[in-house]
Amino acid sequence: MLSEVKGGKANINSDMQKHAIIHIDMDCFFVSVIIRNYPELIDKPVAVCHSDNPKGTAEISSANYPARDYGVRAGMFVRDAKARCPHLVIVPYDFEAYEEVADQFYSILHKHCNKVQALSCDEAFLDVTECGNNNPEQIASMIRMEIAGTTRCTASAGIAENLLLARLATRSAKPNGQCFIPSEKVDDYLNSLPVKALPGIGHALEEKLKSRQVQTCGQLRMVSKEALHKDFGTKIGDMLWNYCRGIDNRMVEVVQETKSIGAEVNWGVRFDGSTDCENFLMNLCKEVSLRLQGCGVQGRAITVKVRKRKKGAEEPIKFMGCGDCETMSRSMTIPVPTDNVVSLQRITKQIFASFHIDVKEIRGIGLQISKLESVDISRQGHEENTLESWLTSSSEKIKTQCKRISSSVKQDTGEVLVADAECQSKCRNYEHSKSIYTNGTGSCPSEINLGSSRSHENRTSTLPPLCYLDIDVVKSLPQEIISEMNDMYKGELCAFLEKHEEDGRGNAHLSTKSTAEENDTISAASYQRVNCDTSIDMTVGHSDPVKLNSSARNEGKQPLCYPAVSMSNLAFESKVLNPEANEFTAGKSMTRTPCKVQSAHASCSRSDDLQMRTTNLVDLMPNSLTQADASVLEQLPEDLKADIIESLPAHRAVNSVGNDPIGFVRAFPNNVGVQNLEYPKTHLWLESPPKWVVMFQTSNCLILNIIAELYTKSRANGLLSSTFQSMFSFLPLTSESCSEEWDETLSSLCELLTQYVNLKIESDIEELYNCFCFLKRCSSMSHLLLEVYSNVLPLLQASVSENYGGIFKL
DNA sequence: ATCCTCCCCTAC
DNA sequence: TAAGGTAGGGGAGGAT
Ligand SMILES: [Mg+2]
Ligand SMILES: [Mg+2]
Repeated sequence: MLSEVKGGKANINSDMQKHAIIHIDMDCFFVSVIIRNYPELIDKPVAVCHSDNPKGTAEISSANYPARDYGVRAGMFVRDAKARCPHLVIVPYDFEAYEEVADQFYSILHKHCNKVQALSCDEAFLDVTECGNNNPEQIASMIRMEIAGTTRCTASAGIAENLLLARLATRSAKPNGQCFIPSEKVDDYLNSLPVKALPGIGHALEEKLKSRQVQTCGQLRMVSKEALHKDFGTKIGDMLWNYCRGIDNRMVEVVQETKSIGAEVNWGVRFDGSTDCENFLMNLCKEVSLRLQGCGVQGRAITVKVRKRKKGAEEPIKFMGCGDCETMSRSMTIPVPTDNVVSLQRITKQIFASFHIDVKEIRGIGLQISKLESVDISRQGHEENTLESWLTSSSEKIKTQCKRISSSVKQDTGEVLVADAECQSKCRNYEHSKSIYTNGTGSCPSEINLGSSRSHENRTSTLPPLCYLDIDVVKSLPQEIISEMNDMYKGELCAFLEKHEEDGRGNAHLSTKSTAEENDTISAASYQRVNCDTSIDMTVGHSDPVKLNSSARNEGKQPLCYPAVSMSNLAFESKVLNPEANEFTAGKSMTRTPCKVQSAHASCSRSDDLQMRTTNLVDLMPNSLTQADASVLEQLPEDLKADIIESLPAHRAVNSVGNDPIGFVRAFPNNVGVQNLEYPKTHLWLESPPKWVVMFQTSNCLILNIIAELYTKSRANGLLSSTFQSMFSFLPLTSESCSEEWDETLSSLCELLTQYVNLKIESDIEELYNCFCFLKRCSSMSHLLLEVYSNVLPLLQASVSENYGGIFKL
């Protein structure tokens, strides 16, 4: 009790205590790093830019102070900069050097202070309240001197009692200086300060305030808090009210969780046709997948952002720019976090299709993953939830079951599972086994290696042989699922299906055939992805540049892909308004690639245990913290917490960027023969499908995919395969049910599931059960769906670990 | 009331 | 030619 009181008092004291904050920022970072090696340029106007073309629309990334005296600003077109300053020296980017200096910068900061909040590659907050005996100004001075000595670049610092004032002080300090704002000077300092100078007030807020006759902090203080709340909302209203008075209650946050990871390209995007667009989207998924894996996180929310040329907008002033655009974004939340490229691709395609956009109008595309969970937590307790793992685990079950059966029936059966008719018939004859075995209909092309060692190089070896699959069931799967499975079988599945098709052609299978063709049409027209010859590269963790395949139409002309350009080569240090173009020009802060983490990841994926053990612990630390990590960290004892934080890579705020695997699609004005596909032509849903259909379609659970597919097909009067026709013919999922209300739809679904479970023929009940458990986690799951779930749950639980059939022949 | 999605705004 | 990226925060408005 005493300690409680003490603790409470200590907290109050620390809350009341006046903090000492340093904000430190390198001066014109990108330029400074370059001209270290060119002392003759130090007094000359210099800017970093991709191009020195005096007529070009390349953008200035960073300008040194002599250049700024001429009015040169970051974000300006190089031609405008040259117009203001004809002698402006343009120097190229050097990202390796930026990284090196950023490392040195942060090492120095951490040496002087253990409360460092990274803001960007060249900027940080330090809480020096309890930082030795020196006063804050002395600490800042020492740090700046050490930075200059080590990096040969200058930094400026602001010192004040809170983050806001420290940051404002840095503005006054620049370049190569430092500034302390004592509490008693705050009012004077702020009174005439333009509101735009406050961090958080940009162009839009400035204009909005201007229209209310507010241009300075002094004027802003005249506005009541209530009025601000009314006009700007609670949070922004509070921010305005506090900031113009120099009040800022934020603390230096040493650990910052990563909330989203994504990639977008808004330059050079001019799609010829839907194939180009498709390729680009798929590559974007690959890139984002690699970034997620590089950060050791997976996400549940997938957001696709599209910039579409505004109606009537001309080709932009900026070469290959996106011009005046309408932006659209749409997201989908899935129940299971993923970093899997195939899952991302499937979902991304679905979201993209829902835009119904003419690909030629697209000027930019982005993909962002949020609702992140760290891999360790999300992978806990269950396998990677992909179709492949589902198939292979099923395969394992076959093996186990057969082994058991074989050994009990016939003692001399070898360890290798042989898919011959003899074994199968024995399995079938085994009284208590509801075997998953097929009757063995002749040759079985994929029985190679089944039951042999689990080789990682050849993962196909763990897939079940094709002859075990129930062809009717496979054919009734969503086309995308078939396509994925085909990739896993390295194209053999499609060949197998075709062969089956030919075999059955004589036997009046015309209706089935037409269904299959319809399926093919859907897939080819909307995605043009299914190709029996393609196989996907299963390896992950590499950073090979990915190039767009040039379409046949473009062969012999300029390649559609951009040469492998490092993503970081596209980077800017800052972003400003470009008044001439009347549009925003953008850049990105140099993001420090966590090389350690990425190489650790790469070596993990291809190294053995010994190498892993010799890997430095720090190298294996994730470079990204999730909420879960952070909250666990919070509960640790102080000293342990400090140790862990110290071992984290320095720039917590900085995110990873891999090499650029995204090909840049360029426009070819003279290109002819452009196909303008309406996109997507064959989408079965004229409006958005019901949410549960979308969720089931995009679920990794095969059973749910099937249900969604069945529902969709029956709605479109599509024919079901004979297997499903007989199995579901009695179910109320006919076309007229599509006009019913949601609850009726869902009660139909409930009924379907109930019967489905009662039938005990179909498939992996356990998987279905698990999928429902996952689905429940989906925050967008409706009450009705939950109701379905709770109705079916007892049945599911009763059936768990019972019969198994699923995609396999019974 | 609370959550979620789709924007917009902001910073570097 | 050029390489307009990345991420966090919050408001409006709808769904639950
Ligand atoms: Mg700077
Ligand atoms: Mg900066």
